[in-house]
Amino acid sequence: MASSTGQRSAARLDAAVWVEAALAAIGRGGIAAVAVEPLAAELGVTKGSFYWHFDSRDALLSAAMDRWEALATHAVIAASEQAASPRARLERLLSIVLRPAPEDEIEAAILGAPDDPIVSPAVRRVTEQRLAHLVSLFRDVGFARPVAVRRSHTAYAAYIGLLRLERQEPTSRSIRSSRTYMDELIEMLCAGGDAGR
Amino acid sequence: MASSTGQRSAARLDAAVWVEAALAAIGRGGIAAVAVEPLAAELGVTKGSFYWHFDSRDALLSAAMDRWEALATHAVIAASEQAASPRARLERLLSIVLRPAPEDEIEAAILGAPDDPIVSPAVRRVTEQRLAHLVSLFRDVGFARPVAVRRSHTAYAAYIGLLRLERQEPTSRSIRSSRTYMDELIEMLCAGGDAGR
DNA sequence: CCTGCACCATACGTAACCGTATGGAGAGAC
DNA sequence: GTCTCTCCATACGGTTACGTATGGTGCAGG
Repeated sequence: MASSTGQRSAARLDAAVWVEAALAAIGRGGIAAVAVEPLAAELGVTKGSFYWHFDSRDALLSAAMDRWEALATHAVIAASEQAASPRARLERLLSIVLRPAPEDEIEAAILGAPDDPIVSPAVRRVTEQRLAHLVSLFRDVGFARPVAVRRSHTAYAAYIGLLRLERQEPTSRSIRSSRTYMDELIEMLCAGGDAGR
Repeated sequence: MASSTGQRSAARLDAAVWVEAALAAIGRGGIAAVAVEPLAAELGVTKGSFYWHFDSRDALLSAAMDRWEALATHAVIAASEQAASPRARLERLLSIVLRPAPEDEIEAAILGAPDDPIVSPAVRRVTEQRLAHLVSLFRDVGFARPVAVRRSHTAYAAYIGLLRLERQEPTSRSIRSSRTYMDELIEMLCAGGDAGR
């Protein structure tokens, strides 16, 4: 009757559990959902637990952003290192990243709140890393640096925009899942590159 | 000494003043900044004034979204009705809308919070109107409907993404102001259209 | 002049959340 | 078995915001 207090594990927690819960909460309700007392209730503990592992709510949010930053950059880099030609690597990266994924909810929530003083620096760093990586891929395909920079911005802007579109318009969801659309978009972004194909 | 109570006009207000203040607050601090007591302090009045004009905070937010919806759709439609050829209309719309504007702060904040139950329907309606308008323009240029739909989604996604990018990366700001970039982007989106040019 | 209404101030009660202080409860060292 | 250290519960005070109740002020109309 009084076995498990909460609805999850009644075992002891560590900081990583709180960070994971924070990221999940971000995916559901945005940055504002990173609140100590609701998260504690969800984990079946009280604030007493939280304030042993963290100094403040901001410390948790900060840790969650560090975790997201690590995941977000690793995934991108790893995805492109498994293709032969430069053009193939670029196309592979775009197709993987532009396709819907489960982490998109968290991604969208974080990218949608760049005004937050804690979220902002992490978003900035991730953006710069991703853009730099994109630029180097476009350069490898054969574009001059200024062109590569512009293509990268367009590609990343399209990614952000699609992330947002598919979360409000039902038709956008099917469009982004369509192979025709993705091929056309990738072709559009890579057009003019000499090598490959 | 006790002439003007607050820091703005000490005159009497009406609902429209509150709506404008709400939109301005959204531009500065996002949807969460639409809070009665801070807004009242900013306008130099107290909550007593607010709750005479509105039933609740949500009513104000709802009114602000209605106002934004009207502005957002009118501006887009008006911008494209002043060019001769279909292609020129499309290029004109894209160049106007993709270029930085003062209302971008509000736009970005609203588009960045599509999870809010009050914001969501307005964003959805605006998105659908804009996409429908884009599709008709792309069709006039000569694209078949499926192609026009895909181009429209890409164009609007790029708009949303650039709106977000320029607000975290300093270099993106200059890029979006660059004529070279805008021309390249518009050319990319219109490529393959037969008429015009 | 005074009456009524539009508009606003004041004061109160409530809720959600932050952060702190302090007292257990349980597992391993010995 | 007791001691200690880790982890957590309980209880409290503070802040910010929502919403309500009620009284006050100035201006228009009569």
